[in-house]
Amino acid sequence: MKPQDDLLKKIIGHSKEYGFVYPSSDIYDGLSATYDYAPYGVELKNNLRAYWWAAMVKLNENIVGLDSAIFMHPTTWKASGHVDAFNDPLIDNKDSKKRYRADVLIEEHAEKYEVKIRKDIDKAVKRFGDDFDEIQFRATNPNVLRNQEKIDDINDRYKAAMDKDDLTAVKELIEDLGIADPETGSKNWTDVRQFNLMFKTELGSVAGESSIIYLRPETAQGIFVNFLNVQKSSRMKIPFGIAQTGKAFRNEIIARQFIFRMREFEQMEMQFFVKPGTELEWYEKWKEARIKWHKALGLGDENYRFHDHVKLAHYANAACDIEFDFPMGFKELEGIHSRTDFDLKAHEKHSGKKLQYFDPEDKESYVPYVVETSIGLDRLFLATLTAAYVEEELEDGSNRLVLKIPHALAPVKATVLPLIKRDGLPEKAHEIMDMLKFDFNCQYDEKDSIGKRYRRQDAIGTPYCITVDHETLEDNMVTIRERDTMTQERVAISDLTRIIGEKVSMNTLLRKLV
RNA sequence: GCGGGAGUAGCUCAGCUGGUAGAGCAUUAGCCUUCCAAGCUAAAUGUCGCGAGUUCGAACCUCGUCUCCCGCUCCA
Repeated sequence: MKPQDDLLKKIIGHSKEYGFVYPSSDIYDGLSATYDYAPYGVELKNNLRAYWWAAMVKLNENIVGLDSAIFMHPTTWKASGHVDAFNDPLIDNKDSKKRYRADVLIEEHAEKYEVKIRKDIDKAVKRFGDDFDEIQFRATNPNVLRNQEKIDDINDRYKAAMDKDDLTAVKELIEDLGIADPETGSKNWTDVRQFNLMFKTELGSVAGESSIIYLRPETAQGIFVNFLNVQKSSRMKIPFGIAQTGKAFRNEIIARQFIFRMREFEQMEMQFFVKPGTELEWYEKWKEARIKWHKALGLGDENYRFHDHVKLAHYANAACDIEFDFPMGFKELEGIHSRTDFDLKAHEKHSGKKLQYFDPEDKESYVPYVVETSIGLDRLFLATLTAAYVEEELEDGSNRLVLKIPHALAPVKATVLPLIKRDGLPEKAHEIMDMLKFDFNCQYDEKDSIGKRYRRQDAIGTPYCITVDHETLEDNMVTIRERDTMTQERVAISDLTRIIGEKVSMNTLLRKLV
């Protein structure tokens, strides 16, 4: 086993043991690719979300928040392209055990005829030189016409089959064309099956009177359909952004790798509306802003890299990912897309409503272009754990397992420990905790030796341990121990709120961004 | 969906050629009173994934089934 796989296994195990993430429905043997956030996990997740929200909504005057419903009008997904573009027909080869998209196989087959046409054209160019007229050649050359007819025929049949949802016809087409597995040459195919990306459910409690709606596969559309409402009620002027966090649902063909790829996941998206023509400028700005935000967390600059998309989605004119070095290697953590006016235009068309902005300076109306930043909160959570999980050997040769979670994100900020559980130390410790709990998530622990208690807090990433001893009763001073360095300092109880507050404040992170 | 691996205590696992379960860690209670884990005593915890078959007898053998994990096509 690779050590990297090992790390993921350790993180999964640690997450369950110490209360960060449990398998969903654990007592029923779990549910594939679904996980529950445990007591410490939910704190970390909330903190990550708060960091994102603050960086977007609090720090930018021209970004406002939104929390749109998970249920949306079914036409939304017609407009977004999810209904059509993400119903991929799939086919398996029985011999090679490989799975292919039927439409891709057919497309690639048609492509072969196009290649033949190109060859004929190239030959003709050589023969006729400058006098060559491609349009005329394509319209008259018998070879080209024959091949073009084949291409058209294939496309027509495919389109006709898909329009009728006739998957049997798609299989017949593959068989008629004699398409073989590109890798093995086998023509032993299974039936074509539909892959549905979106989860369906029913709106309306009376059977027969209900209509099918979908659980949203992305949060972005909730922003787009509210574009005009938000712009008007918030009196926003372009350029401005709308931020939203929330659950989204996708029936992945394969969903795995712990919380990296789940069927139910949480996105944090910000759609930034800009004047057409300025979108690539803003795209670059947001790329920069987002990588800065990531690096401010201090998980290690070397763990990040950009991956620019060469093949763009139908709605984008520029796109990249910010990848993180997960235990499985560099994988997408956040996507930044220049989505053009595709979505707003599509919603205009399907809703019949104008989704335009009147620019008071230019005195003209236009459909804004959109630059999207979209990050998976669960992936961010996994990235944080990946970087934080450290097994270190101490000077005395003993081992220590510590989660070096950025202080501002730690689920528990401070734990108060009486050195021994008598002589009034527990009472004093509780007093301190009662003082701190209004500002920080705190714990109290009196069980086991002091060293063991320190290690327990290390394992959940608590940055500060405050120890009450006999002297405390005399001088109101305590020992404060820092998680990463294990150094101890003697400080006054009255200074604790200030000392801890300075170190665990989210401001420390946010100030790095401006 | 296909291929591979695995299901025994909260965790990691042992359990021989079939004789109805054990260890370490963790947990809880008590002792000890200590500023960096692993001191002492005691306790709790299992339909050995599920079902059927073979057998006097199955955690173990046979068949079926379910679930999880890894890989492939989708994606944040």
